[in-house]
Amino acid sequence: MESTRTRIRRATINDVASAAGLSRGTVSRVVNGERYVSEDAKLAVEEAILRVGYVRNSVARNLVRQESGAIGLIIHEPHSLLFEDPNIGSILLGANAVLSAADYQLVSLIIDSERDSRRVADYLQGGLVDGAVIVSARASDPIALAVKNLGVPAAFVGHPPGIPDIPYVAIDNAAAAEAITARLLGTGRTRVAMIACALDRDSGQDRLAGFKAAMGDLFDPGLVVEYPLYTYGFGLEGMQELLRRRPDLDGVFAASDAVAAGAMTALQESGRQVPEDVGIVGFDDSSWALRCRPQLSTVRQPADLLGKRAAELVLAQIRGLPSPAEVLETSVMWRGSA
Amino acid sequence: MESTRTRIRRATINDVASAAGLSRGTVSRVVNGERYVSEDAKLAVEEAILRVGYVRNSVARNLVRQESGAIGLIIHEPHSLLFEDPNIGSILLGANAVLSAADYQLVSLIIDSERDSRRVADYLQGGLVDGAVIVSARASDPIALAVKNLGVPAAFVGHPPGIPDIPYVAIDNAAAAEAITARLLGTGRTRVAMIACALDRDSGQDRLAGFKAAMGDLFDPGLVVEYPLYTYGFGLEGMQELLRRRPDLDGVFAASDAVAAGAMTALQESGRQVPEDVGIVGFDDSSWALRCRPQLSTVRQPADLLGKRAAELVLAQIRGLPSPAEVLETSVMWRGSA
DNA sequence: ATGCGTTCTGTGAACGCTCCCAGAATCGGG
DNA sequence: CCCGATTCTGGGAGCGTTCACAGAACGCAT
Repeated sequence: MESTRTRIRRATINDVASAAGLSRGTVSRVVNGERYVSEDAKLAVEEAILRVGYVRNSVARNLVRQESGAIGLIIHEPHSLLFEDPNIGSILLGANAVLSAADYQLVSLIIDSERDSRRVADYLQGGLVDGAVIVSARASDPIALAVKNLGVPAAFVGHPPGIPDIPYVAIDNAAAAEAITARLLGTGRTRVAMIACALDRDSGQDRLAGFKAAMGDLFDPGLVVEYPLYTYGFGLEGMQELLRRRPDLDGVFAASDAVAAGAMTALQESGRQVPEDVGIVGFDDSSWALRCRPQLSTVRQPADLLGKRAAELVLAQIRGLPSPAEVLETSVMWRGSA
Repeated sequence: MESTRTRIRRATINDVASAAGLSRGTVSRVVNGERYVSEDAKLAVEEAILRVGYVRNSVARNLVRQESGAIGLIIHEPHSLLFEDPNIGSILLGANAVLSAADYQLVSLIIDSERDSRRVADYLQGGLVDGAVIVSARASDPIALAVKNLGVPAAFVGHPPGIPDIPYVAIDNAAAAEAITARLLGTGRTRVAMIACALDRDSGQDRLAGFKAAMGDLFDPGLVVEYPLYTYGFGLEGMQELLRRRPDLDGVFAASDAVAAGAMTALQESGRQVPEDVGIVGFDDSSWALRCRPQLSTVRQPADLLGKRAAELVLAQIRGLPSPAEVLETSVMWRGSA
């Protein structure tokens, strides 16, 4: 027998044309709202479209036009979507706002395995998108290579080292970390620890570097613990470990708000008062910050703006305009936790 | 002058063919790993591909094959992605796991405006995806109509009323809410309140209905407050309002874990002990639950499984197999908060 | 009548690929 | 040495559009 797949054949532009007693070209003009089609013809085509149930095949259209009207947004760290990191959501929404206004479709592609990585690279290279925003890339990312390879218009959110040429939009993690650590030291603390995370990413490295810079002579490697992800759980664990090592510490810089929230819980469970006994500061100014008691002093980073600007960089490239890298401003939000 | 867009022409299969001194057909066979191509030819083609820098144009391929190898995942409530609701992330990852294994590309489309809604509907109908998973749809959703219209294989996560015919995978919110409320009553409480949320969605309505059913004669409309979203903030606010109305209440069912976390903060700030003075239960068993002190008693819902099963339903339809709606099991996780 | 500009319509030629069929080359067995 | 089966290759047809061009129809001034 035949295949079991007997999907009903879709109506094409030709079906509409013969139903309306007109030609392909005229139907195409009506569908695309072009000039030079008579009122009679327009009505006849519209009636025929309804009658045969026509909807345009975008694949064929994209093939001849050599563009897709879609921009990919690649998320390399889907697990952070889940629990701790509200930044990705804001970036997504920011990018969507810009692209939607320019009538582009944002398509998000997540990479959760080696297999995904290859498939997404194919997707990007295959002409299915006109450009890409790449979030939380790692150094030597196969995606970055694929993008470079074919010259797909792209922009990074964040600034992975080792990939030149592709524009990015980022914040100065090191400077911001230095600023908030300095502010914490300004409250008179001298034994300040750090819970460092995600050292495989530029953001993690830079926040640690900024901390060291601010600490200067006070820096003590024994007061730094390292964890792979920016999570509440590692914040809790990290704080417990630090308290074991140095029960007399009087300040902590947590690499993100989620980490800070975990650390605060550990501190309070150990019977210490925040900020009286130990001052604590975070990073991101995410919804975590206002949720802590006391509320968290932290670095505000404009996550939605990161998404917006990255999208704008991609659109600029598509339009042949200059697309310079950009570093956005951060600020210290000083609240009750230190 | 000419257009400013002077994108470099991509190498096509024909370029490879002439570079290798072979035909289109042979190149295609090599690229797709088919049989009946000599070792010599294969080597020559592979060398030529490298030399001319060929990568396949998926748009052309999809046009002739009449399929895209992609499945859309539509998120109608992107803001919940941001802050409170970890479910969407789990659903996303679950769906991706299934689709990735079947070598389909998951593309997520978010709807954040009326404009988005139309564009996404076009995307789905235009042949750019072979099927769709639809998350958190509302009744009378234009997307649902578009999907039905063209018979795109699709599945809902959750069960919006008023849209028959399209399979779904859901949990029994009413039964689960009834079960956990009954359990809370079983600890000897008699003045139990509810913070109800998202009554414009089936999940919100059903959780409230389950609460009423469990309360029976004890149900008091004055002990229910209603809010639009499942958020920490509304939990805080709702609890404060309830304490104002009935300072002597001794139990609360919060419509989600995030809401419960907010409520717990309000309770503790009012000087009440949890669970001694007031028992509190939530819904979702998200990461919030373990983060509360005491840890939250809640309903465990298998969010990643929802995504997996929905993806499987879509694949089943594509393959012409039956795709029955499915209701997944939930269970009560009993911890310290009640 | 003739010419010219405008509006409208039809049609061939792509876009880059896969599918299919015809035919060439190769091989082993009678 | 021929024949049939098998392996391999080339190229026409077609997927559903858009685009460019040619020509028809029409009005209006010459």
